Amino acid sequence: MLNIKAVRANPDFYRRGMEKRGLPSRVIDEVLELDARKRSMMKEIQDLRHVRNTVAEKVAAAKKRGEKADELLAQMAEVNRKIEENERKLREIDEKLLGLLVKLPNPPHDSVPDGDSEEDNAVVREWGEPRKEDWMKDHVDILESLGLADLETAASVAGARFYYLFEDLVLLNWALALYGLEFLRKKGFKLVQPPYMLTRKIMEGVVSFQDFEDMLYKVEGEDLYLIGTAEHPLAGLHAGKILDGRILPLRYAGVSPCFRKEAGAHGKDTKGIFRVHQFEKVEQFSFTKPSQSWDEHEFLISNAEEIYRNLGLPYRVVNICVGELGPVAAKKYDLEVWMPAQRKYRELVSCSNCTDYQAVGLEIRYREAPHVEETEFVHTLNSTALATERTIVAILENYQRRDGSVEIPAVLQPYLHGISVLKPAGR
RNA sequence: GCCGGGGUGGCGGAGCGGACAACGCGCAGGCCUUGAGAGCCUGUGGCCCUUCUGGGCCGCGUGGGUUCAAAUCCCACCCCCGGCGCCA
Repeated sequence: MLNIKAVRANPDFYRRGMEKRGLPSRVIDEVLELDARKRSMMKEIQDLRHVRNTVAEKVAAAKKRGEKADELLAQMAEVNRKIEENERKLREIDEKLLGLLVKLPNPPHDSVPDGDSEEDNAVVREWGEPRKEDWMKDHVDILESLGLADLETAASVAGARFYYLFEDLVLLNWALALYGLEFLRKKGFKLVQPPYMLTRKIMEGVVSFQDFEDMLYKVEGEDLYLIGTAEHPLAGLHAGKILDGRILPLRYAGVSPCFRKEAGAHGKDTKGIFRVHQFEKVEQFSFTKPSQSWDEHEFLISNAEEIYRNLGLPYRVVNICVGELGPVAAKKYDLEVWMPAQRKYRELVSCSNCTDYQAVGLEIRYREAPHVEETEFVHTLNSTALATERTIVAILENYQRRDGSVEIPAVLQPYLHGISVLKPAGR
């Protein structure tokens, strides 16, 4: 959610941000007005509580002397009534204010392109030679001829967008995860196996309101949601803590299954394993000082690029336009890999700087050094390192040969115990 | 899931209806020292108001309740430890 102190300190920055998002800048003035009312009400309540405390002390003193304190008690009743009334008013104001702060989006970075569709995304970099031979098949056909997956049975036991993988594809999937973890470990990231379910309180700090409906699975009868990505539990790792600024940036590499409803994606990528309800992913997550986060954003996307170069998959990096940018991120790069059969670049990596938006909701702060008085919210960033099932799709399509076999990228072979080629069933 | 014990600052640990949440460790600053250490002094949860100096409120797992007054009493929930049960 929005950082109220920052809004107060720099309202024009937030007015501009809302306008870039297509919202009227007056929403910020509503926020400021509610904030002012809230604080003056708090002051009033605090003053009344001060009266209560001093009168209570007098009552104690009187009782100790064995005197009656009827007048004091009557005064106390009146003060308490007034406090209760004001507390009710404060709750009302606070709910309105919080409702706005949670609903309003993170102001986008100046470099975020305007526009509201995919065509408005700005291509930042391209790498590799896209293959465009006419004979190339899509991953669904390749999976079928390899005989290493069963999508039909998965649909009958679990529904659409599920899959069974078999044999070499199982190994390939874990090889990708292991390769991603090893890559990040060498870069100094701390490896994390996180919880796969989180409470509502944590989820509220991490995702937008809309995600609860469109993305997250709720566990029936429990205050728990299945994670949509390791980003969610990693963000919660330091919830409620004040970090020592000297240890920032803090970098984590999480690996986990990811569960997504994909509501609102009807008709898109209905076949195959590109868009599914459940997949594995290695995720980068950083906690930084505000002054570090834009460099960190470039660092995270550069790691993802290095991974896809090492895998030999042609890609481009795009700067996502404001209309496609979720409310939580201030800027987002996607890394899109070339898919020969579709003749399109498709998203495999998403790399976001959420600035202080998640940190405010989760109350993750830092101070420059121990015993420095001021605290400030950290910035959080997340980026895919390697989404394994989507990467399998990319490998199948880009590494396919005329005879129907599929070569395995060299960097994965140390994890595959001698498997270097996938061959069509019965050959 | 059941029975018992417990959740207090970064950590250990007192207070168990009314006076500053004692004391210790750790950490930071200062004095001392050629330097380090020891020793001594000071500080070390959050928020609000006002300013640069103070004042106030909140805070003892979370949320309610009782009371003039709750860390302290009552209720519900969460978590931790031990035992029993179940279990990959």
